[in-house]
Amino acid sequence: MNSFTEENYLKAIFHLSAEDGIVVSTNKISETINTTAASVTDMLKKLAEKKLISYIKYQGATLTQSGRQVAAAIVRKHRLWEVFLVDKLGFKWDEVHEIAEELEHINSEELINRLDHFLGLPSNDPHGDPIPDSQGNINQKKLLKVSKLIPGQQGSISGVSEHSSVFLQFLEKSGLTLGANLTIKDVMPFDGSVTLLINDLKEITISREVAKNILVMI
Amino acid sequence: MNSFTEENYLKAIFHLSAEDGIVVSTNKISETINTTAASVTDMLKKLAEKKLISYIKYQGATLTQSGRQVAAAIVRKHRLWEVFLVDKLGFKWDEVHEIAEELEHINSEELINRLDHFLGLPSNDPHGDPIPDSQGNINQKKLLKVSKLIPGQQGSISGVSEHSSVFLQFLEKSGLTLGANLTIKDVMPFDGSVTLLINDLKEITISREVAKNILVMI
DNA sequence: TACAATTTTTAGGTTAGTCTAAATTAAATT
DNA sequence: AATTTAATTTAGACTAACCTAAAAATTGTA
Repeated sequence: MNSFTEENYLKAIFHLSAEDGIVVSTNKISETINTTAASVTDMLKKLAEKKLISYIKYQGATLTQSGRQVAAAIVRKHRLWEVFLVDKLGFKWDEVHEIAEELEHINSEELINRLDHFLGLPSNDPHGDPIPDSQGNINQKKLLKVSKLIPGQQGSISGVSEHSSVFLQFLEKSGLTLGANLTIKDVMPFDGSVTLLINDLKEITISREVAKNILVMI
Repeated sequence: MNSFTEENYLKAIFHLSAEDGIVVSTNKISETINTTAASVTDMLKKLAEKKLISYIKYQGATLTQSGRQVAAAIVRKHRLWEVFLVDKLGFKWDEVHEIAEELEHINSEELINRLDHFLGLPSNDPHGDPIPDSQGNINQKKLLKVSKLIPGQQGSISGVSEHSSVFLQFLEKSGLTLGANLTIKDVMPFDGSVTLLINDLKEITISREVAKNILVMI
């Protein structure tokens, strides 16, 4: 069994390598997990010892097969609990991340598989993220950041890559909810702000930073 | 916020003082929590420092008002989650204790209150134990141990004071489930075994040890 | 009441996870 | 290529929670 803390490191590496390539740097981990680089180094040694990551000094870490499986299981639990919180308990999508951060560490396969069925075997969480299956496989539909689109392109919001309450509340307020159809009208060369049309109805301008965290399917 | 470990100590003191009076001894705690007496002493000092218990050297500990409130909140969570596991996910009553031991440490009042409503504001958990309300008050219906009854007395099973899987499975197998009506037929003077009639149908003899852990309402 | 047995505490040590500050390595810049 | 800057690791120390062994206090018993 891995500790709560070890699980959080594995999860961080999992998320970072999905985004940024394969090898994950000490500093990136320390930022996402909110510790010092020194602490991360210690933990990377420990995880490498347990064969959950491969680690090369001064380079960084990558998940091994078994590490990736452990990480995927945690992500699976996180996302299933989020569905539970929203669908069954009536929480809003911006309220569930923190609670799921705790629930994801509950240890019982039986529990998670029963929960999965109880929820109707959902394939995505309330933010559009895919839920890994019990083997740890993720149904990888390729999503694009809105910041990568050019004027004229269309897409429907299928996910977000930032789960903070403030961000999600802003999206909600602006009508940028899961499933909304977007048409890119303009991209400011100066700062990358994007002007777009939501559901052929409402025009809105968002910063590049916001655009980077909205994911669409085209 | 109290640590996972602190919460477990408070819960242990809570359960022990409910059963055995008010002052709880170091050794009793070390038995229920499965640590050494030395470790318990350390923790008692710490909890006393935090004003969650009052502690007198060589005597023992009692919960303060605030300690009792914290403990009751944990028990509330434990029991609500057990209801969830049985009623919503279809677990059996002997399968839920372990999982609830983990779930009880999840920190969110909002979550628990929503869960409470989702479950229909239950007043008892699957073992018949009363669920404290959000203020920490317990609806104390007085339950009697079957071992205290004498021939001729009747009662209906309303709770158990032992939650291990083996014990609960034995009860299940013997027809001693929540709600069953018992009539005491005989009590062996030699070893305290109790012969009783279940629902006016089936006669069975149980050991004194078993009888002590079945609670009835008369 | 005195001694033995039991319970509890103290003393000192361990491990996991964290930190700061200093040293080392790698990357970037001139 | 040499040097500066940035990233990373090492060294040493801290805290929470635990342990064993020895000392102290309490309880039980003769």
